[in-house]
Amino acid sequence: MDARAHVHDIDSNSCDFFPLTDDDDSRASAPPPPQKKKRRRGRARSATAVHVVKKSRRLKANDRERNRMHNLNDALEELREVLPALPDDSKLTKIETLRLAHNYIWALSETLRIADLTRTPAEPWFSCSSSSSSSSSSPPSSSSPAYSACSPASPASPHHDALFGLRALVPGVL
DNA sequence: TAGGCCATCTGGTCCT
DNA sequence: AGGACCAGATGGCCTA
Repeated sequence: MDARAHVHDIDSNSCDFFPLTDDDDSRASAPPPPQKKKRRRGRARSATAVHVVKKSRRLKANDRERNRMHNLNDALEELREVLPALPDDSKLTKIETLRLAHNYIWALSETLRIADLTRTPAEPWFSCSSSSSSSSSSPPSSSSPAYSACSPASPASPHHDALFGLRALVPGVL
């Protein structure tokens, strides 16, 4: 990651110090109306115990959620690595990564499809003529990708750089 | 300084 | 019951 991640790591570490207060608990939800102080009756101790248990569960859930998001980000990072590198070496944002991946897959599928069309029927070196071009394997439909206005109206050749379909994907980047 | 991006927390919902 | 997943809220950092 980058400096941002580092900063947020610090944040997450601070979380481990148990910074939550009762006020923090209601941070994301609608703050309850200021309530009068109620005298605790009986059961106060168990109420506290319940509170502790709840807080403990919450912290565990936070930890799981953090790990889940880290896993998601790791997967996203792996995806970035297999995508064509950007010329300016800038890091793709999450949404850009997903959209670029979408278009990249689409462009590769188109390349295969066009190559298959131009190949002589006598020499199918793999069985994509009947099945893969049918809807069974259903690559991204041959229409242009949803996230892009890119419509390769004039793909130069089957061997044309597969990136032709990507250029309009991340505006101003490719 | 505003806006974009991000990590984290949180409560709700669904699933096992 | 507990975990996974999700979406909203919040606050920090960075850049134009």
